[in-house]
Amino acid sequence: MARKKQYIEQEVLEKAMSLFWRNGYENTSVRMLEKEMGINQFSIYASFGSKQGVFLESINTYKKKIHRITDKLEKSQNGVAGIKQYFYDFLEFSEENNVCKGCLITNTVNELGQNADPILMTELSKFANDIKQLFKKNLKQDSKKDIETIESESNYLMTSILGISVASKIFTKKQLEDAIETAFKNL
Amino acid sequence: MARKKQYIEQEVLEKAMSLFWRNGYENTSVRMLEKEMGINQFSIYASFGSKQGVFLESINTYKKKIHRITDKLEKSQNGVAGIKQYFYDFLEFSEENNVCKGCLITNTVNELGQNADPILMTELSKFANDIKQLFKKNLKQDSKKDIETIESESNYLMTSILGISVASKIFTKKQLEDAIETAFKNL
DNA sequence: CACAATACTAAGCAAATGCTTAGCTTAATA
DNA sequence: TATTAAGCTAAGCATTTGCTTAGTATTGTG
Repeated sequence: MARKKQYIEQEVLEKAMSLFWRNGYENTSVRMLEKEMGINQFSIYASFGSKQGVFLESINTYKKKIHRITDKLEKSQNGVAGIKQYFYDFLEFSEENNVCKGCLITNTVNELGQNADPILMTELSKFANDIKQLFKKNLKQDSKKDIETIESESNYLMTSILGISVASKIFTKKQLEDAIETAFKNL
Repeated sequence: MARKKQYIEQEVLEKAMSLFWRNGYENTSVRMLEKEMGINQFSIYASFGSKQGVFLESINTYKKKIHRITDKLEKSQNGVAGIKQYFYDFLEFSEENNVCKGCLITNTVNELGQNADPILMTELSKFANDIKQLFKKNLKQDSKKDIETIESESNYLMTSILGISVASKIFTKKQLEDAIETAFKNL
């Protein structure tokens, strides 16, 4: 009946995600998306409705992508060591062409803050909370930590990974490793 | 001979800084600056040359403002305790109308990343390095830490304060305090 | 008062933004 | 092969962007 799409949505989303990841939401224009995704604006709007629609799907694509390492954390049974490994995995994950792009979620929170629209914000908080739960899970595997310690330490780990995410954009590899090693000395 | 300016540059800069701090660089338009600063675009351009000019001066204004707490850190003689106090001071500092805006410098690094123009980037790195030096100074006051430990721990503290800065936008006060308390347990 | 030098107002510029539309191409079905 | 529903191209929309300019108001000096 009808003509076939000449692109695969998941494929062009990968490219959109990469662009948003590098430049942030506002600094990525629809024209830039056009070029990077390799399709016409019409197709972008036909498939995703709006620039924000592309972004929301990019977030989902990001989640799928990072699932590789969150899944590893989820399956890990070695407590704090598993979390530490996640920190290193994240560093490797956020690197592309020797340029660290941080974490798309963190970048977005930092860029849009409380101005972000609620749908998006809910999405972002949910992700952050999922990570926190994984941290808690692994903390529980360790020893004799009481429930309050686990809560405190998971909050600590969350700010630490946020810090690593931002720092990855400007610090050297050695500095980042310093930070991770020291961060885990007292857990 | 000539007419007098009807505004005080430092006063309008305070307002510009606050706007950039809340919204970031790209999300702040010259029209918004006009309204917030309470002066016409012409005056903005006459005084500061360009939007970027306003921003650069806003960064300087920020530095002066934060000097209140960096100065306290600089004068402190109590090692790690002084740094910890700086973390708490920073939290209070970044708050305005019960909304945490993080750190203007951190926000900017995170927003513009490697895309930022070199003049601005140099300015930002210099600030970051100054803070790191203050951390080092206080770490040296403590005990028997060797030079390598001091380097590692200062890198760790830098990522920690970055993390706190980002987290302050979304975490509760209690979570932030958890993070700080745990962060300093092993120093 | 008249001048000259600077400031202010407000209109306007080209370019970029997010989004839409008119007209054509494609492809599976009848 | 003709039909028709969907996709594609490219031009264009209103709005916003950073910045400028023409005209007017204000000031201290001669």
